[in-house]
Amino acid sequence: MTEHKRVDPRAIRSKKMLKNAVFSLLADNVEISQLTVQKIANRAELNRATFYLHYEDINDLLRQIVHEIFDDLSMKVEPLLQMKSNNELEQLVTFLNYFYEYRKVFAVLVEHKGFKNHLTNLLRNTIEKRRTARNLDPAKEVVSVDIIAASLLGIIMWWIKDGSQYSPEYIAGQITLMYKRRYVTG
Amino acid sequence: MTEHKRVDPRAIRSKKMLKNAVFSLLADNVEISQLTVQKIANRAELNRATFYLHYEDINDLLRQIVHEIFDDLSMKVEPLLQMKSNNELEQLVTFLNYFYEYRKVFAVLVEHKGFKNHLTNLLRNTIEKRRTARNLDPAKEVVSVDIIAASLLGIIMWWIKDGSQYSPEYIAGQITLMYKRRYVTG
DNA sequence: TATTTTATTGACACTCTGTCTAAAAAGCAA
DNA sequence: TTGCTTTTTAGACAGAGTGTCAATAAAATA
Repeated sequence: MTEHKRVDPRAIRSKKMLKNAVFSLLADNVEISQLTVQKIANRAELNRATFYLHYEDINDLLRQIVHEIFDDLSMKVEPLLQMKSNNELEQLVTFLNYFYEYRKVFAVLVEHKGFKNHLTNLLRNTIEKRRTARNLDPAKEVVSVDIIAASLLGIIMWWIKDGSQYSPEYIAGQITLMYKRRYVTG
Repeated sequence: MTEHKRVDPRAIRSKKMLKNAVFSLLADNVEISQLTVQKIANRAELNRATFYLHYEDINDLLRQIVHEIFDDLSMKVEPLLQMKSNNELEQLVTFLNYFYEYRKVFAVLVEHKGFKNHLTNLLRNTIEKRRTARNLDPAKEVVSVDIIAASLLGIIMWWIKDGSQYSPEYIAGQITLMYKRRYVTG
């Protein structure tokens, strides 16, 4: 686990400053499409050349940021799947609360390519583990994981971007209701 | 209706050539983020300055393209809502078939900001009209239109981008099943 | 035909990219 | 501390793209 690749503290510091610069810029309502290496380096108070010592380009940096966030998120979600709860609504609320923490960063990062992939993977993984836990005959699961994941992705993305006034409890309730009700295509 | 602003045929021709150039570039697998005014003007065999006579920037051009497509789409969907069908699945298939026509263009244009807004509006509108047609007590509709629309948006976007091997019939079936089955959050 | 509108051309200053070299600064190890 | 290594900086570079402009050419219109 503990790889003893000693990394130069200057490199660690620079990478951290560049990442923080991105968050700082996004907090200032700079859109992702308007990010430039110049702006990031300036905000980080580092030379532009230093950026290129650590990242290929802006997408590379964003990719790593997104990756780290989802690593954290996955770790938090994991124990939720292990425990056998008889209150699925409560589990869902806890799940959504993790997204709620990140909602401001996510509202911007959602524009980045890798974001949707990571979120989809997380959802698919979660759905599959819950299906296994319920021990149901897979043949009886007529709705594909893809469809459920895509549906949840849509709801979460809307929630993050345009519906952040709603609580995780409300969203969890709506999701549960939607899948429970006999609701025919709109 | 027929506004008699006669538009110079050269302007019409140029705008059409610029739009076609975008489609041509997208067909050559040029990503939206890699579009430049230079490339578009070259492909259209027009001068770069001509571009700026008709559009503010690339986003302006894309906005108009998306707008026109959704105008067409809305017109096609309209009669579907008027008719009283007792086969909702069939209606849904017809609806999805319209998207299927556009799936290649949509798979790329979906990256553009305005696209999701237009699609969300179309879905919301459709859902609301069907609710009215069913003449149900609005108080009984516990799941908000926002949530349903977001969910459908997610499914359609996944379908267009990663699931285009599936037929409109299959997707319609999955959607219907999902909302009918008692399915609890994954 | 004469006039108006649109299109072209070449140029302008500007920003950003990615790469490079030489020199300065910081870390590391004996 | 001293010397070696790595990182950071500063400045420069060519290349590409942006948005605008003025003068000229071409096309449409009345």
